[in-house]
Amino acid sequence: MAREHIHATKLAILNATERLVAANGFEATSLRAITAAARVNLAAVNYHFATKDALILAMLNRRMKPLNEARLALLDGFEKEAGEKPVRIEKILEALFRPVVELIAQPAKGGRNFLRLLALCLAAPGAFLKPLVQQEFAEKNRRFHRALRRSLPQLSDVEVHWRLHFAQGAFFHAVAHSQVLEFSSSGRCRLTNCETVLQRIIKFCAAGLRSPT
Amino acid sequence: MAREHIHATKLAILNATERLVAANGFEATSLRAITAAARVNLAAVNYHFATKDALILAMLNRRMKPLNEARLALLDGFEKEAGEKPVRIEKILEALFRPVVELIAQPAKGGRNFLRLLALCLAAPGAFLKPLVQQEFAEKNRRFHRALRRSLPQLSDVEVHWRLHFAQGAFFHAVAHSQVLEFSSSGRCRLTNCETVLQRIIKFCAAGLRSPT
DNA sequence: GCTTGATTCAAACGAACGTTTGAATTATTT
DNA sequence: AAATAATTCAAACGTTCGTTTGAATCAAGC
Repeated sequence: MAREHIHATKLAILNATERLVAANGFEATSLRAITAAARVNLAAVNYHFATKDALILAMLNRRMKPLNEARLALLDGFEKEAGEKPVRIEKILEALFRPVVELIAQPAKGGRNFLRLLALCLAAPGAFLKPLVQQEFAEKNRRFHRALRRSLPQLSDVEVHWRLHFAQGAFFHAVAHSQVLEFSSSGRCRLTNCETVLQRIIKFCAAGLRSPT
Repeated sequence: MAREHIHATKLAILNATERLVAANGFEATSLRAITAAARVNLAAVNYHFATKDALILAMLNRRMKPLNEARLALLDGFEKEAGEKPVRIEKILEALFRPVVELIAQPAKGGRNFLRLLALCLAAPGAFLKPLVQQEFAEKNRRFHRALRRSLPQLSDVEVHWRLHFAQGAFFHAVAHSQVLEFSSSGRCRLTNCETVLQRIIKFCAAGLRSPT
């Protein structure tokens, strides 16, 4: 196999995994379903990834790490821009949300499938995923918590934690469970326009974050 | 078997199911694990509930229906109280959240296990659960949407849908994924005091709902 | 062209799963 | 007490699963 072809098999498996797991969940997606969708041999999974768990981890990490890097880079940029002054709440929220929201329009980067995978990581992580959730969700929150502390000095440490948690939840639910919204609004609300969604969620959360104690 | 004993077997199965599914998810929880935990015979599941899917549905419905009834009753009460005037946003949010938050202190009613089950229903419903999600999540949202429309006449129909969706997300995330918050706050924020959590989330969401367009 | 390494393949393994079955046991009704 | 109904039980079934295996094939290097 040419190097290009080696790459193709792994990529096909990763992409098929992403799509099927997003639709059905971790446990309910079998390797046989993945390999059939990827048009590769069943044993290719073990050859390239060793175990199913490792495959899922690889699938998640290939998106998760660059995504969080983008968020942190955006926040760093806004902080540098602000100089000595605290960053505006809206900017912090933008750093937190924009890289994720933009996935809506980027199927090549996981698109909405990845949004659903985020929800799965939170709701139904197997033991093998717990470390990733800690690392990519909880740890990264601390960075944003620190930034918010400077911008919301009137709030206690604990209060900022809680409000950041609420903001995260508002956001994750909005992007990962949009089918509920779509149904209850009889199709009037859809996850289609990144910028509109972003402005809406930022406005909602900024107001919540600023609400007096 | 006495009638009391009949009841005991079903109840033991339902309770064990609730606990194990909350911890491990729908697919990763086997009937053998459930029956072992419930100390009953494997075939008891099929005798009393027919199939695994039906068991899970029964387990969810036994909490979900009374919960939503409580929420709607609370909202009805607040509307009656308000007479001709629209209900205060905070009251609507209270109707939406209080019955769920109070589960924190009620292990006998599912407690925090049930909170996690809510997240599972959203993130990883199998096909057999889709109708329940539509019915108990999306449909019930319409009732609250109607109430909010009257209380927030300055907002468009679509905007209210979005904001209600955000509020729901902030809340579900807060109560169902509290382990993330606990970790990122190094144990300083915990889901312990119902009233405190409730006031916090209501304040956050009310501000978000009222934010100017 | 030969050797070595990488990759793919089909078959098989052992385990686990939800469901079914018919006998045994328990409870209720007559 | 006998008959009927309800419940429990252990074994079994057929299916599916992730993993392993050794042979076959392909690719790269000499």
